[in-house]
Amino acid sequence: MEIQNTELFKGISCEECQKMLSCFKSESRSYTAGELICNYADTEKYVGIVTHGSLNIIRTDENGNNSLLEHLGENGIFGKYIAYAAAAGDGIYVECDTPCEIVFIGSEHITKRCSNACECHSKVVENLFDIVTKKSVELSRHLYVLSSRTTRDKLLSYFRLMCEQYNNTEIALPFSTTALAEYLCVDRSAMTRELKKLKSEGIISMDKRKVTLNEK
Amino acid sequence: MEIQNTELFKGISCEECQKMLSCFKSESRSYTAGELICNYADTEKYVGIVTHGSLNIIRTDENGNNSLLEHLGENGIFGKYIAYAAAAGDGIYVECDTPCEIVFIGSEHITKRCSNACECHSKVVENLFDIVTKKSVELSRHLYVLSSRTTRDKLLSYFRLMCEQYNNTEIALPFSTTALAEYLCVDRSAMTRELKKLKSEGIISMDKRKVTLNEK
DNA sequence: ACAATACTGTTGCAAAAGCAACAAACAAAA
DNA sequence: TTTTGTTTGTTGCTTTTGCAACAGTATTGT
Repeated sequence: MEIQNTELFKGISCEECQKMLSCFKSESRSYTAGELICNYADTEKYVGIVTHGSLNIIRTDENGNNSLLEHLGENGIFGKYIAYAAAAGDGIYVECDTPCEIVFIGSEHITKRCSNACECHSKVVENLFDIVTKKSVELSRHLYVLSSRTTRDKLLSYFRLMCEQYNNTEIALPFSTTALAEYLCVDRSAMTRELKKLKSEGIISMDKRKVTLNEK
Repeated sequence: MEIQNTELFKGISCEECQKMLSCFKSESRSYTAGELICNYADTEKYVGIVTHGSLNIIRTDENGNNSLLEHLGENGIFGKYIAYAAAAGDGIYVECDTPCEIVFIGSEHITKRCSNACECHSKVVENLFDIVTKKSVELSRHLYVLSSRTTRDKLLSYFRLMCEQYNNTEIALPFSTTALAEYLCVDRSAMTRELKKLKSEGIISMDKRKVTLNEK
């Protein structure tokens, strides 16, 4: 995707866009599937914005359990300034999912207005507002799912949210069932057990990554 | 707090501030402890910003379990536009914690620039950016805590985050232990049991709502 | 000062979840 | 095409969690 077509630079002309990018001293980098983009602890001074592809933000706790904190697609944003600030000891990693391109911008450029003639700075802040708002909505959806006590209710909360979002009783999981277990922060085998129950009770149907909710 | 001293109107003069408030057709309301501020489902078209006191955002699931999704203090923001959009069926409520004052602003005023002479609109968007960013950080912290598999690890993750944030080994819980259980989305009795274990193992000490982490 | 309400601590029991380990299916790479 | 690695399904066993119920302690409002 061309940089001026990203949500971040929406409404800004091509020339102005280039001017800002150099003013911001931003850097763009590409990654291949599975590649480690960075350790979250290192994102102190910049934010990364996904202009292409997707990535995962993963926590590995002291017991070796992986949790999928976020799955960011195009226009997703990450960095300690935006989320997981002071996220204690254990490791949070940013990992490339599908081949992706990331624009890195020093966070000081976002907060402080630059001395150069960047009239469109406030337009960028407006765009960033939308991007961060979407992140906040996504985080709260995840939180909502995790607030369910049991694995069964986590699954149902997740499926219901997805169905509501796409206004359909059938949804396609955006990731593997292994990753789903990590997103729900539960044991994979226990989750599979629960999925089997839900299927046998006729509440859901599954075919590969297609899930149908048969409620109501 | 005077409205022009809130984070939302930071950097905007008193007169301009009043002009904007009427331009935004914003409304301010006060609530007493325990009072229901609104049902989250009703926040489709506006955002609420806490200018004084604190509130809780609570989910009650189909089994009657309460989860404390968020505890918002001054400059906290809520509304479907910002978080929990399409949060499925079950009830999310906004409830006054300590007596509070909320400014309600129609969300269309945030996204669209008004036709009136509100030059400081982009300043407000910049301020909102900071407010939403803080919310996003808070949500991700909560998510981080909930990503721990066991009650024990949830407690420890939470304590460690708090200690890191206040740069101290002793912290004061911002709410009751009952509310803590709801924040961690676990059973209160099971949590109490686990707290007892942590105390007997010497990992933590507790005195009322003061918790000391004795690690390392 | 009293009543009403909320919070805390406790326990036995049942249900759910986590763990470990393995086999089968699938996908990607050599 | 074979090999390698990842994903999925499964199951016994153990531990943790949730639930229900109750009593004692704070706290709040009248």
